[in-house]
Amino acid sequence: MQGYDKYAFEPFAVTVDLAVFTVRAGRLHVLLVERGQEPYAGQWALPGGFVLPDESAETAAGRELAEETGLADSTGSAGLHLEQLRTYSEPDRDPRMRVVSVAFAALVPDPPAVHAGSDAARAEWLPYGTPGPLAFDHDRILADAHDRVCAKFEYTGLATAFCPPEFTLGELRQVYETVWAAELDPANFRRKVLGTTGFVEAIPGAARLTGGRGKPAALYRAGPATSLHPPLLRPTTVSPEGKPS
Amino acid sequence: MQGYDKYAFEPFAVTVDLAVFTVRAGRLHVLLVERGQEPYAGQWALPGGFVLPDESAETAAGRELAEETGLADSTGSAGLHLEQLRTYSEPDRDPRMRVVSVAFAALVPDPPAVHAGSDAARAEWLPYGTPGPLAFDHDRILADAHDRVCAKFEYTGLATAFCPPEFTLGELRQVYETVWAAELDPANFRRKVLGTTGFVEAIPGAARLTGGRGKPAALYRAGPATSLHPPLLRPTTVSPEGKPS
DNA sequence: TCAAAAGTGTTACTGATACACCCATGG
DNA sequence: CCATGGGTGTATCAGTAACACTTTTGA
Repeated sequence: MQGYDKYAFEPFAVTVDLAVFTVRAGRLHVLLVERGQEPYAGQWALPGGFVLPDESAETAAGRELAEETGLADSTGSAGLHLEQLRTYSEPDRDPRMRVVSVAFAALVPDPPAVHAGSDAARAEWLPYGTPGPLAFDHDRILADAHDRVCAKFEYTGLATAFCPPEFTLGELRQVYETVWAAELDPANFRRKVLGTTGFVEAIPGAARLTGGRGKPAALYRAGPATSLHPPLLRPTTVSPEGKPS
Repeated sequence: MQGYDKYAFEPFAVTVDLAVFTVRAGRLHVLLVERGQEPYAGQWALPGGFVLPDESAETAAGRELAEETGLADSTGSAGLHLEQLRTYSEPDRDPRMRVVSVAFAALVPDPPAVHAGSDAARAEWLPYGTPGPLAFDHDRILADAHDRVCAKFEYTGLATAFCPPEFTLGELRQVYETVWAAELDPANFRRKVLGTTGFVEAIPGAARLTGGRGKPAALYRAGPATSLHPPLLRPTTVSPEGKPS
């Protein structure tokens, strides 16, 4: 940071790219946009855009998320999560010019109708893993985002960001099962969640029929806890030689 | 990422900032440089510099680290760790111009003599937490880096990056105790480390006197494991309401 | 012979897993 | 009355914490 020279640096474009996840019909979905022009015309890409002169990357990401989904920003408010992932800066990641992209992961509850964004050609929720190769280095960004979300499910209450304001423990469990692609014991899951203070809060008298069959389930709200002690570990997915981050 | 217009974006300067840690004499130290000019002239700052036109942020960080410490780059080679932290992009973080900085955390073994860098006014290892407020938002970057390193010590074999190529378990334990600012039971520490396959590898016949007193200790090398199962948890530092990341 | 640090053993406790079992509802 | 999912109880097991104990060195 010594010796600033206004002309010593190459001008970079700085963008944000968003990996926006939701759980719909028991499957993990990602919000993607179809590119209308070269390069990668016709291919799917992550939504994103330029960081404006008076914005931080976080502000730009919140704005883009709102434009694409119609959801309010709010990095902390009711069910909605936006988190910086990392920055991708390989010199050749965009063939046209030097673009440094700050990637974000976002988690939203199910049914935000795809609100055709201001500049988006076509935006759609697609099941995670289904579309072929994405544009640019977006396959890698998406994979990194997925890893991060999976990992954070273990030691944070992040899963509630995928749920509506009021949810049953069965619904919360299905979110975990969907994201982790694993089966969890309902009894033990219940105990762990309820045994962690601040993870969820019971809604006194309420109960919800769970789609016909079965006993009506009690309703819960997301609690104030951000980190879970002890963590909620996923079953056998843990490899003794897995990568750390 | 739709509608690129070469002139629609504000030119940003992109820099890297490095939080370089080492453990020396039982204390955690950080490499800092003294600023020679305004703003923040005379204050300490994190080392860093511009990302050059043909570099990724990772390459630039490795180059800066080598310039400041004289150590080779090598994100994976023997004892030396360089990892992207996150990106800081508040519009007013540098009063002169728009600068987006990609921050990195680096861990190096003890005695790299401070190699006065090409542009560094004065670089010094200072105990973590001692210097007053740093320039720019570097206090926050340094705190974020420290949090990250502490957390990664729990579930990765990262601590060996602070050790020389051959080390005793007592030395490795002191690294943990220094970084966590906590005391660990030598017996249990030993069992956990040796019980985790791939964390450390015994060097057959070797032993080292541990500075006079005590039984000579067996020597070990860093093993190939990057993630630890089960994790090595720090004692009572865990707060039930701590922040996640 | 004493202090210090390495290294071994043992016990008590906590949390996870697995599974059996009861409850309430719709078909 | 049966299938389905909510909810409770409980035995077993693995991993941790705490601490007693032996070994080997320098002073």
